[in-house]
Amino acid sequence: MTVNTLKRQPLYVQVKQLLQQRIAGGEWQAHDALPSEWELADELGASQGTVRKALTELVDAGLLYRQQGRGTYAAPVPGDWGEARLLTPGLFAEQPDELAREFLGLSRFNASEDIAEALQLRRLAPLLRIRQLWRRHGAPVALDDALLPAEAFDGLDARWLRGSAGVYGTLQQRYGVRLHVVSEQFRAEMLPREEASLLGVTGMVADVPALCLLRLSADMQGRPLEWRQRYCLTHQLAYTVKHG
Amino acid sequence: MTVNTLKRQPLYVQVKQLLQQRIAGGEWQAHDALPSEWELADELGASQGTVRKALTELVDAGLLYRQQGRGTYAAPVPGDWGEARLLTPGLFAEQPDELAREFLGLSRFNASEDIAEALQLRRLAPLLRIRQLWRRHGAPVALDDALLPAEAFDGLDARWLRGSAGVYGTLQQRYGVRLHVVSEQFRAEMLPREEASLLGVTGMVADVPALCLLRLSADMQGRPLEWRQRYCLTHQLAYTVKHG
DNA sequence: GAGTGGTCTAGACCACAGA
DNA sequence: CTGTGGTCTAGACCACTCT
Repeated sequence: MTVNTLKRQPLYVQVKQLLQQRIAGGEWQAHDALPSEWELADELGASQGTVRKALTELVDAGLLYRQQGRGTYAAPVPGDWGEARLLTPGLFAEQPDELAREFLGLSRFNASEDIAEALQLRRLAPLLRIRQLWRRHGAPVALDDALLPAEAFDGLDARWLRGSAGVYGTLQQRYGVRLHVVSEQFRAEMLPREEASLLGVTGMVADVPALCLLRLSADMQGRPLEWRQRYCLTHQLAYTVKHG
Repeated sequence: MTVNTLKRQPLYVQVKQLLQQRIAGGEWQAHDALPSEWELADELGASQGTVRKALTELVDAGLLYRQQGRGTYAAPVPGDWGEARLLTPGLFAEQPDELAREFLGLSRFNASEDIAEALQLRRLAPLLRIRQLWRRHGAPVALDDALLPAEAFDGLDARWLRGSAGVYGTLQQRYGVRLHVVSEQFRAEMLPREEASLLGVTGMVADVPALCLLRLSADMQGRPLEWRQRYCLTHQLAYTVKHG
């Protein structure tokens, strides 16, 4: 086994980690075919069964997908909504409308105590804030703040965020970092003033309740790298999560 | 292979299904040890590796858990909150307080169109409604309506629901049915009058926003068997979901 | 030391996709 | 037909738990 560098990890875990790095490094773009299980086994000095187990875990993690008789392929980077969708309340089987993303701005500020703790940073550590607006049929339905540790994503350019596939896509493409959701919190709140104006909920209308989402995401090594806060208008739509 | 009854299913799937039935049937109570992989392999006429694969999937599904060097055990039935917890907003690592369950009542009515469709029933099919209140430190924090197809759970007795481990525990115990969450929807709503009074949100206080949860659950064969509607007071707590 | 789950291999055969 | 992923077996060794 050419791989084994004396780490006391099972071989299939080492294979998995190695492939993870190569995927994150951009060796295979979305829908590119990986080498066959036998080729990988040969190349990495493991048996086909061991490679298979590693690939299976990467498929389960959403990094790859398989097609019987054809091969194993790199999965596209998930969008900022992940598995969640906005659907009509009560209709679980509905086909979701795609949401249009609008990049509002990139700013910097310092972490509050909560956020610093969640992201395992020191107090007042510098953060990047990426603000995005989501529209459905032209009407604003959600507002999003992604907070990232500034040091981990030095040089992040606002221009990258305008046309791209969202925050997760940009981070994967520019920094080789693939995020996955660790935990989500849901609350009902009265929509704050600033968010209300950005979402186009104006003046006359009585106060509006909004779904407030907090999300903590981490890279594949488990380091927390994103705190996201999202306000959703849910008087007509419901935030829908499908389970495994 | 004594198992193979000409179904064109992989052997490990057959083993999995067979074990699933035996678990649901109550052959092993929570934390009972299953026979070893070798014993099961022998008994079922498959190899240890095949049994292992079936067990792994059942562990992933939450029906079993393993302890290295000790054995494989039946997992306890999940409570009505599943993987979700009520935590302080922003604190993802917090240890949750246990919630006290209070059974409010069992009633019957007929399915609305939405619910009938979701549960794959005809319009106006008879339903059982199980209403429960959840308290934290004595204060009401959530109100719960579980809607079940009356025909599937004929004879369900309100007394079973008073002392037990909740709806899912009762269904497992009395009907050998194990439910898992298929999909959840979240919305922010102003708390309706009836629910407000049951949650002890009274008079003077201005209208309160509440987190409204819709959940669809199914048995292990994928038949949808529960529609749950839950109102959570989230001015102090957040509905928290950890992801795999 | 005996018994359990955890990893790994080598080889076999099947089912499916595509030239 | 070849090449791919999907299943299955038999046997080996390791790591852990308990007596």
